[in-house]
Amino acid sequence: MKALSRRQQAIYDFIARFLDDNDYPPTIRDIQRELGISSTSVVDYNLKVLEERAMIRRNRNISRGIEVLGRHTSRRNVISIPVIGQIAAGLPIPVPDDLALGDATDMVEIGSDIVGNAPRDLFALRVKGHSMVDALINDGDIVLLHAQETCENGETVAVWLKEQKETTLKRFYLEGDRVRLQPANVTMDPIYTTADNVAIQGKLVSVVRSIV
Amino acid sequence: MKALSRRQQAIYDFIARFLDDNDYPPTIRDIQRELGISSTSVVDYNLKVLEERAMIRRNRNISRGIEVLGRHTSRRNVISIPVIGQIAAGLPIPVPDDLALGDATDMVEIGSDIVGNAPRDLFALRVKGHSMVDALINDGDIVLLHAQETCENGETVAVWLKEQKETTLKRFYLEGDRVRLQPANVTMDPIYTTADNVAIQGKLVSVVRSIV
DNA sequence: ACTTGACACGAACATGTGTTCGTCCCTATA
DNA sequence: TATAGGGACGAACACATGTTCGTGTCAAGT
Repeated sequence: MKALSRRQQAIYDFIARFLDDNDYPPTIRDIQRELGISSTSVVDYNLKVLEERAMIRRNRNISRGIEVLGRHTSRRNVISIPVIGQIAAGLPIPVPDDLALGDATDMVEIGSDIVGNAPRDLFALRVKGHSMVDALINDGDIVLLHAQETCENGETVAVWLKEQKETTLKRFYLEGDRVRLQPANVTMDPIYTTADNVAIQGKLVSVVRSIV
Repeated sequence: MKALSRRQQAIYDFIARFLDDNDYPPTIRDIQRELGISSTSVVDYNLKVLEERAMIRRNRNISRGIEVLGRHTSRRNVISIPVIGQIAAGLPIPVPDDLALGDATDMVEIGSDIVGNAPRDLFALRVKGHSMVDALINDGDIVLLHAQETCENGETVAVWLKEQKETTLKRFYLEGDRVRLQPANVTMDPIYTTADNVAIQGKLVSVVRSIV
């Protein structure tokens, strides 16, 4: 396949740049003006070329109907998850009551391929302290949880131990009438307790660490 | 502040939904048609109300110039990073040669607040094996690296040990004429080697773990 | 020289779209 | 009852924007 002409490349780059700045696509005349092209028909012509090469999609007769393919078709696959509080060994997990929109002070954006196919009922907590290093989770990490009060055996869940008044993140196994909470670190011993002492707060979906 | 009327809420919701589906904002007449409103002026009127309440921004005289505030203004803060290969103890890191656009088989989307202020020269590798558990990094994790061949003392970097033919992820300290590579796990001993034996491949920026 | 194809021009043309205006229908309030 | 304000109508109006068409240029083949 022949390479794109300089002008075609410039047009493509401009559209991408424009999209980063504006939230809506450029018009043909925006492109024309920016690149100093003398006629809209020239832009139209080159846009058609770009479309044939599947680099963009055009929606006919719709103003600003240019979509950039290739790069992150974006938005669709990205989920915003509210960081509603902290998780620490000695504190109960804040309940994701009204995780409506925007009322969380902080948000985490992440691709949906990371968090799986459950965009709903997700919330995030910032880890405080080193109580979960055995689960390879560090102080300052952000854990993404799926709000649920039950789970399958073997899943890693955030549980509140009523008696000990303690939050912990462990693999959950129901064994007869007792519960085994298995640390991720295989060299550490599991905790055994009764089923009515544990309150499952959510299932671990993802961990995100940001290095300063 | 008074609540939004049912119609205003519907308009706001529709714009958000439209944006999810189309990559470009709706026109006033799109809104009119969808909600069965008889006149464009009604839409205009309600749009003005929404704008006064800072729920949207309108760009005057620009077609489809509606921007939804509040929710993830999206795109802007999200970065797509190519996963260009694997990182394992015994393998050299694949060089991010042509991390152009889209030629990577896999991409990771993540908010720019997580990866810091360096959107460029970022690449990602999937961790293979348990050689980095001491850095709280598990098998299957994705590490985000900033491509660079030098670093400051104390930064965590991916280095290739030429002599040992081995990749490792450690804190880097240049001490006189030798290099100390300090595992994140404080209970483990550091590695000492000569400066010309280490080739810095990139600086650790973030770690993302996806639980099945 | 002749043809062909990739590109570029410029000028209309036809809609797409935002804006404005006068009017009307309610409900709450004085 | 009179009045004011939120909200809705419908019809223009004006310009923003996509589309089309006839021409021109230039380099590569033939």
